[in-house]
Amino acid sequence: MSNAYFVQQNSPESDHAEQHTNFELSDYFTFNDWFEEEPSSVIFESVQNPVYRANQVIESGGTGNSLEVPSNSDFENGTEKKYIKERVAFKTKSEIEILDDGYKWRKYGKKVVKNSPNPRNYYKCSVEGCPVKKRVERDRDDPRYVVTTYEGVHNHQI
DNA sequence: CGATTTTGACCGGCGC
DNA sequence: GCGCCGGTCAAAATCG
Repeated sequence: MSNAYFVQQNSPESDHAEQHTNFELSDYFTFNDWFEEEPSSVIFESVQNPVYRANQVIESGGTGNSLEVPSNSDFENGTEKKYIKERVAFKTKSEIEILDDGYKWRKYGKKVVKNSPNPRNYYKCSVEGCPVKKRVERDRDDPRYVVTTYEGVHNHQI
């Protein structure tokens, strides 16, 4: 299974937001092999404050919230390690790639990857003990976009 | 002066 | 094995 692209237009926050969230999450968990394939991601395209929404998605996924969240006990036959982490990727139309999402990040790596002229940057949440990482890179064939991939669930508040 | 960035080294998985 | 590839480490530099 390859990537799925969700295009979010310039919709206002309010009533579209919830519907949109449900749509995101249900499709998000439709991918059975979502964790196994690379790139494993659901990509949202948004023009406004998408990173903040990304964190909302991750956190509601972690707390259940009427979703089928894959828990570790669901995958106990040797493959559980692949299911521990959660990933969400956002494709953002932005000139800037350092978007403030309310968390503090420490950069720990940079890599140029094959098939892309643009480097990929690696960040880790700087809160002690928090396992969340993210990577930020420009879209390969549409440099107006920035792809931000979150991995893990924050174990603390903002 | 502590925290963060930079950047090449290092490392592990995988295909050949 | 070996080398490529993506991810991480860590020491030095830089920042605030």
